This record gives sequence, C-alpha cells and structure tokens, in this order.
Amino acid sequence: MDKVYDHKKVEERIYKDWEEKGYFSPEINPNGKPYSIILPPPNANAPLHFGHAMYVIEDILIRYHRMKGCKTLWLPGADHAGFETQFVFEKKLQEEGKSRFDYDRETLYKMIWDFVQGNRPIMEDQLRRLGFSLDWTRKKFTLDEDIKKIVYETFKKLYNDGFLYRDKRLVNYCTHDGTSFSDLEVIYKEKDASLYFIKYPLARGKGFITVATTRPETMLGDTAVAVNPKDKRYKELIGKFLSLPFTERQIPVVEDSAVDMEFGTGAVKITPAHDFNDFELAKRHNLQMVQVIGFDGKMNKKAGMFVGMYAKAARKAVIEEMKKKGLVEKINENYVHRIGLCYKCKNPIEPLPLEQWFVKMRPLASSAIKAIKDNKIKFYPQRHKKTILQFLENIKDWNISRQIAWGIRIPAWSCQDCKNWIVTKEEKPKQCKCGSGILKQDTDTFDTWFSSSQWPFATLMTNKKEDLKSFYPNSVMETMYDILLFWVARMIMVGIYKTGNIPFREVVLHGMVKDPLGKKMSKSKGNVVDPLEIVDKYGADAVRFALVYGTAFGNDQSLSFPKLQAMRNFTNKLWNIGRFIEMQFSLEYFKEKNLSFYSKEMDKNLLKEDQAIINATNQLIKKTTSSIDSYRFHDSAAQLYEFIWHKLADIYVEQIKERLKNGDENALIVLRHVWIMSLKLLHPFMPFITEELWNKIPRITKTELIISKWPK
RNA sequence: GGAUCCAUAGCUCAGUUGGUUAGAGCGUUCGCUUGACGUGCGAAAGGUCAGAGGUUCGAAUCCUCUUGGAUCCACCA
Repeated sequence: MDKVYDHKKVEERIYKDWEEKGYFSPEINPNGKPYSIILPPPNANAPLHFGHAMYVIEDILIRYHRMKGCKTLWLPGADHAGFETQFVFEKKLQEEGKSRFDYDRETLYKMIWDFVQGNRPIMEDQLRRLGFSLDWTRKKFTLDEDIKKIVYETFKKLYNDGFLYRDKRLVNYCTHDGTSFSDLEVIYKEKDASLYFIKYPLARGKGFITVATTRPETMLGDTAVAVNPKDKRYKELIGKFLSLPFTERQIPVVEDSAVDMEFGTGAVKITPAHDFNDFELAKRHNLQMVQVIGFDGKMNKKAGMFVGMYAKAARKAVIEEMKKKGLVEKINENYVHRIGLCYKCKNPIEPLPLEQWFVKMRPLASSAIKAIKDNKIKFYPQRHKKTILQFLENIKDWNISRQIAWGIRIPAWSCQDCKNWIVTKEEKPKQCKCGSGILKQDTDTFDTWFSSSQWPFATLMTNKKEDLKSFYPNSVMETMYDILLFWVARMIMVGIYKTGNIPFREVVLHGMVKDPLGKKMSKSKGNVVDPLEIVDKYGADAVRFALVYGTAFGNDQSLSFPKLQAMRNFTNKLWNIGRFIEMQFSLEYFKEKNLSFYSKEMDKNLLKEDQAIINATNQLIKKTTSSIDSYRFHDSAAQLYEFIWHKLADIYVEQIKERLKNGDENALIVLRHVWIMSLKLLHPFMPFITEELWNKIPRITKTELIISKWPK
C-alpha cells in the first residue's frame, strides 16, 4: 500500500465495479423491507453546483438501509425546469445575438432539448463522482413520454373533478420574460417611490376627491374610487360620480370596508385590471375592468394620449399632464414601499388580467394538512412543520399556465366557434360538443412544479412493474428547505389527490451550503463552486464527510477549505490504519496462521485494553445507528471521527504495538474486529475509502462492503 | 404585520429530554518524531456561553424582555 492515500486511484474504479455488479438496484435485497428515496431531480439546464453535494445525506440513508438488508431504491432523474431552463437558454441566445423570437415554437423547443441533452451526461457523471449509489437503470426525465402521460392524466382528473378552472384573472406577469408566475415566484423588495396625491373632480357640481397612489399611470384604467363606509369625510359623496381626467368616463364613488381610512386621504382609486386588491374589490361591486397596460409593458390604446409609453415613463407623463390641469395636490417623494419583482430577471411584476388555468387548492390543501397534523408525514428538523402548515392553511389557487415553449404543453383545446374548452389526456379532440371541428390547442405549458409535484409516484409508475407497490409512499423526501413550499407542499397535496396516499412518510430538510464568506452561492454573483473541482482536490469521501461533520443537520453552512483539508487528513489517517493492519498480517508469525475471528466467548481471555476497545466499539455501533435513525448525521460523523482517530489509532493501536511484535494473536484479532466494525459504520459516509480498505483485510466473507451487513 | 432561526475559544461550528473542571476542526505556543500516517504524535494557552431578569438544589440548555444578524410568509393604495 502507498504511504499516502490517493483517492484518484480508487474512486472511479470502485464506483464502476459497484454499478456493474448492480449493487445500486433494490434487486440486491429482493426480500428486504422496501426503503425508497426519489432524488430531487436537478435542473437539466446546467451542471451541478456544490450545494448538490448535499445529496450525500440521501446516499448515507440509502447505503445504511441497504446494509440493513432493506430492498433499497434511490431513483435518479432530471427536471426540465421549464422557465428556468428557457431563461438560461435565452441568455445563451442573447450572447449569440439572437432571441427566442427568431425561432418558431417547435424549433425553439428542439434547440432547448438538445441543449439539455448535452448537460445531462455531465450531471450524471458528477453524481457518480460523488459516490451516490443511485439506481441508474431507473432514471427518469420530466419530459419522458410516459411521465408526460401521467401529468396529462392528473390534469384531466383535476378537470373532471372540478378542481381545475380557466378564468381571466390578474396574474403576476413579467413583461420582460413574457410569462406569468405563481405567487411564490414573485419576490418583494423595498424601493424608494413617490406617493402622488391627485384630484378627481366631481362630475356634477363643484369639488373633488383626492386619492393617493404610487401608480398614477394606471389612472386611465380606474373604474371607481372607494372609501370606507365609516369615513365621515366622504359620506355625502358615496354614490356620486367623478370625471376621470383624460377620458370621457365617469366613475362612481363606492364604499368598501377594506379601505384603510388612515392611509393617504382615505380614498382609493380602483384599477381592477392592474391591482390585486382592486380586482377583488371590483368583483364585490360589479365594476368593469379597463386594461391600460399591455403584455409588452407599454400603455395600450385605452391609455389615450399615453399610448406606447412604458409604464414607468407614463407615470411621469401622467403627473405632468395632471399638473397642467391643476389636479396634483402634493407629492410625497420619500415614500418607501415594496414592489413585486420577477424572481429571475428582477424586473417589476405587472399584475395583468389573463386567462389561465387555475387549480383550486383549498380541497387539496385540507387533506395535506390533515396528513401532516396526524403525523402521517413527519418533518426533520421539526420547525419546518409549522411553516408548511401555515402555507397550506392560507393557500390560494395555483396558476399553472406559463407562456413559454419549454415544457409540457397543456392538453386543452378551445373551440373557435363556441369558445368552449376541451381537456383531454393528450390527444387532440375530433370535434367540439357544438359540432365544430375548428379546435386550437392552448399555447401555454405547465408550471414546472406542476409536473414535479407528481415526481414521487410518476417515477415509480413508469418503471419496473412492482415499483409503485413496493416503493410508494417513498420512505423519505430529502431536499433543501428552500423548496419546502414550492415543491414539498405541492407533492403532498398532489400526491394524496392522485394516489389517495401520502407521497412520503418523512421529510428531511438540509441547510444551504454557502460560499466561504457565508454568502449564498449564485451564478450572478459568480461565487458558485463546481463540486468536481473540490472532489478532485480532496477526494469524494472527504467532501462528503465535510458536509456532514461539524454543522448540526438542517443548519446552513459555509464551504470551508480548512474543514475539507481536515477531512482529507482523516481519510489519510484511515488509510494508514489500514496499512498498519495489513502490515501485521504480512508479518511472518501471523502470515501462515488462520486466525480466528473475534467472538464474545473470547472476552474472558482478553486484556483490559482489549475489552475497553471492544466495549467502545459496541457503543459506537449503537450510537451511530441511533443517530442516523434520528437524522442527526453530525453526531454520527463526530462519533466516528473521534473513535477511529483518537480511540482506535491514537490509543489502542499504540497500546498493542509491543504485543503485536511479540506475536500476540488476541491483539490482532481484536484489532481486526474493531477495524471491520469501523469500516462498516463509516461506509455510508465515506464509501470509497472504506470499500478499498475492506478489500485489504482478511475477513469472513468475500462480499463487498457496500452489501455487507450493518452491525448490531 | 405574522413566523422561524442564529448570537458559545482568534476563526468556523458542536453541545437532543437542564446535572460533575463547556468540546471539535483550523489557527497559535512548546516539545517529539526516522518501519502506519509530518495529511503525524504529545502537551499548552485561549471562553463573564450577546445583555438583563426569572424558574430551579442546579441553566449555554427552560421562560420573559432587550440588542445585533439571517431567513420565510403575507402585502395597504
């Protein structure tokens, strides 16, 4: 054996061997109790970043359960990541001086498809290099034909059950990216703004009402002014009409208790087409909706003299014109308020009225809430339970239409004659109820999360015959806490809805891996780290161990080079313990002997120091097992590290050196036993080096460590 | 506005149901080392456990408040 451990000579070879022998497949333990995890499918639009290395938690659970004899499945896949991917691709196009408008839908789709296919092998190689024991024979992609079929079916089922409706409502629309978003995809930021106090004259008689607004450019879309019914200042004016400047229209003064008397003047302009609250208020009062901003972000022809201006420019222009009319009372320029931004391009989100497919969430959420409250689904760390319940209890309907090409096209057709919608499971309907054969498919695609919400069962329904039966519900869903609401919550809702059963029993959530300075890694900051770069330098085992060691599971951590180095040193320590043991077995007086294996019966012949290490080993077995079972991986890691380095190597090995020189068989038998146990316990965390060292010791079985039995 | 998390050695972090002189890695200081490993070994220095109050025989650990930092949700013109 070399004096220093060289992971490069070991890792690739061992992984290949495991994979070729089929050890990653559940068929290895066909009669065991099923244990399953579906890998959160990484986005297929880019290579993995360092945070993905946290999948190691799943690999630990998988390897542990495999060794415990479970019929263990860890199923890999990739997510087409609709909008995210199209965004990345469009950036690429931009660099080439092109844009999505240069291509028709099919061509664009094909180009992105090819782009994604180029990325997938890179991603898969990265996962292999990290040692993840994924069952590659079962890998799935969200755009596989059979997966798409299931997504269509779910859509159709929602439609048949009345949980799906198409409605023209305000949606969060990014005029820059040209698509709508769900509420979760809007981020809010504080911005300096102005609060404009503008006057609307009474249609008859003298006088006016002053309203306060941050968005005067929407005033041409106003269809009312609202006041609080308790507000004495406006009591006389309720029911009267105001002349809306720049237009021929007269708008009523309405009363609504949602109006805050304290804010501004107590009177609010109501723009149903461009503000969520106004939209709701308008429904209550049967007000019409006038859209003045288009989907291109520009004022449309309803905006009269302001047509063609971008909303922001129109704001200034409107105020200028209002000033000319003497209708600006004052402007508060030190007004700070929050505005919604597109989470991706950071441009302001424009609430716009658009026909979309919405899923009624209340009924779906209520069964999810029940499952969680009844502890059918458990959360680790527990604190996340409260967050998800809060979300589910206040859920709003889910807009699942996206105006992008990359994704699963919505299987719905509108009749061009009677305007009816027909939903199918994929195929184009022959004709409408009205007899018309002129049908046009919805041009929108599904929100990516709509398909990924079905991942826990879709992947199993489209694999080997018995998979769904064996592995659903999944044992564990492990992912980062940042997609708890986006993904985990929706998987629970859709999973229960579609299958009648929870999608998984336990939700295990790891923390974020930040850069060495504690900043969130992101492409725009340029501080992302390629996991392979780190694996090349320190070895996969060290990287894996560093991610579990020293930070309480579930907490955020920063990438730490000193820690990586320390863990690499640990692998070298392991290597040298192994080397030392190998050397003993090749000593002349041990070489030819067929040394027996440690058993409890030996205890009475053992020295105190032998007994001490045996006892410590037994304790380690218990502690490692229980800490993995309770998802306290950092405890396991610390215990293993402490035991192997500071008890086994520093103390016991030193204690018995003399005895080994004198040919003391018991010492070597105990040493070998403790070493075998150590390698087993450490294997889920550091699979490569433990497997390699396992192969260097004389032992009872010929089987590889990966499929050896977990000690009791 | 609602919720959650964090504040422990110079740095990065452990310390689960409250219990002996509060731990690790890195760093620092001193020494050792030539057949397991210098990616090593032995030892040492270093902490009013953010602050205040409370519960308790006993609190880093539980409760309240304050300060400072992070995050999530909702979103008032």
